[in-house]
Amino acid sequence: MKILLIEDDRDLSRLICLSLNQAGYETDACYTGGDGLFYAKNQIYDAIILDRMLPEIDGLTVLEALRRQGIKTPVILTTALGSLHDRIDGLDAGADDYLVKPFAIEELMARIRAVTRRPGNLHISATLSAFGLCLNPSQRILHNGSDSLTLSKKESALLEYFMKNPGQTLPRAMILSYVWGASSEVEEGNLDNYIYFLRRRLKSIHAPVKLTTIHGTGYRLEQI
Amino acid sequence: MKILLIEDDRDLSRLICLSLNQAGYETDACYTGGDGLFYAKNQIYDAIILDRMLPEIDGLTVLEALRRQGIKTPVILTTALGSLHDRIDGLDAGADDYLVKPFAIEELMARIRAVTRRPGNLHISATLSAFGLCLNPSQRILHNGSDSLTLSKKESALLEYFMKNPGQTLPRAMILSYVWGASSEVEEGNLDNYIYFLRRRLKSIHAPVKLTTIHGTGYRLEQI
DNA sequence: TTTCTTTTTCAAGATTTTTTAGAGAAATCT
DNA sequence: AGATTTCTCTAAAAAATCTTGAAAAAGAAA
Repeated sequence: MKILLIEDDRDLSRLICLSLNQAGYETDACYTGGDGLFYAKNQIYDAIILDRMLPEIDGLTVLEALRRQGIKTPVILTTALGSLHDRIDGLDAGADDYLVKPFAIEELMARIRAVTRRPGNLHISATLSAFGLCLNPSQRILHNGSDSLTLSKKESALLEYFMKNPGQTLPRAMILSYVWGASSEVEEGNLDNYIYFLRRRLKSIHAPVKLTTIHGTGYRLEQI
Repeated sequence: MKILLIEDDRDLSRLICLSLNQAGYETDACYTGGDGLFYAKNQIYDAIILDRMLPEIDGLTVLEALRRQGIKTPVILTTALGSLHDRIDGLDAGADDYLVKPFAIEELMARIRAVTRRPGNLHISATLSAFGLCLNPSQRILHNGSDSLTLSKKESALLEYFMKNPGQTLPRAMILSYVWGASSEVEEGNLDNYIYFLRRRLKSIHAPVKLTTIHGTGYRLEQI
């Protein structure tokens, strides 16, 4: 298990690191929002502990940037700000949990356990495959035995969700929240559009699958 | 989105229910651990709000029982006990979040949003079966060994009611209220229509069942 | 900057689902 | 039997939801 700690208070950081290591986690620590963003983008973590008040880029901005880029790693926000609206803002920005300083290290540990326990955070193996179709989400290359092509970010995220749940009916709201983020405000119709794009792509490489419309509910990836 | 609220303080329960409904969630409320466990096992929820101190069975026991049975619905534990070790115990028992009373309803709402946001909580395959027929109401897929097809929403809701009560005579009024809601104003004839649709569907996959008319009363699902 | 790609918005037309309506068949009642 | 009520099945209007394509906006690359 690997944790990213973004905390500018060096003493606190050292203390948390120690506890994490003792509990058997591998830990990367950094001290600024910029560094944190860099690490989070370039490595896979099981959880991120993010201080809200950071030099350079503030914690909430880091969080929003991560979520916008489709990085769904669980984030525990820590902060000295404890007002109700700070907490609500933090959670709505995409945090999984919110801990007000000063906190007990043990509680942080328990919350990390809770947050990493959740299903659906399984690390993406390099490539996803379903129905004889292969997708590499990080390079966004889709291939099918003979043919292959490169998808755009959104196309790839969308197909990724379908390939993680092959044969399942995925409700529109879930798809939207997976691809565009829970609190995004894109028009519903954008999804239909990307379904259309993806269908064209799939057809162009003669993929042996189809996206079936479940009228009034969502879509489903099926073998032809 | 459907939420289960297990809280024995009736006033608080009513208040939370109100807020949830206002926010567009469907809510089931119950007041004892036993009832809660029953609901949680027999229906699919997007999140459960669970009070820790309950009559009969205590909240933590309910939570542990659920997790032991493989039910992974996100649980937010609420409680008057705020000590560090209470919180840690709660999280380690399988709670996704822990909220100490008194809390602001808005914070509860934010935490519900946070907890239901994570995809991978797709509640899959709660299938109904009767007379060798299988229906997955959330995916609306009906199958019968070899053949299968996707039903429309109303068709599925109707068949769902029959399959939950196989062999029982269901009065027209009950069916109407189950499928269209108690206070709906659809024409009676609509039901006859959907019975016809459903019969056609069942025939098309050679389902080994029939919908028998109980003249002047209602219908009944029977094995052929 | 300009150019190209990706993402988003918009809207007309197509499709599916839901609802309403009604003629004839079947059952029930007097 | 005849009258009445209740159901089946067909048709078609109304409503909801999708598809397709085009074009604007935003972002990335040259």
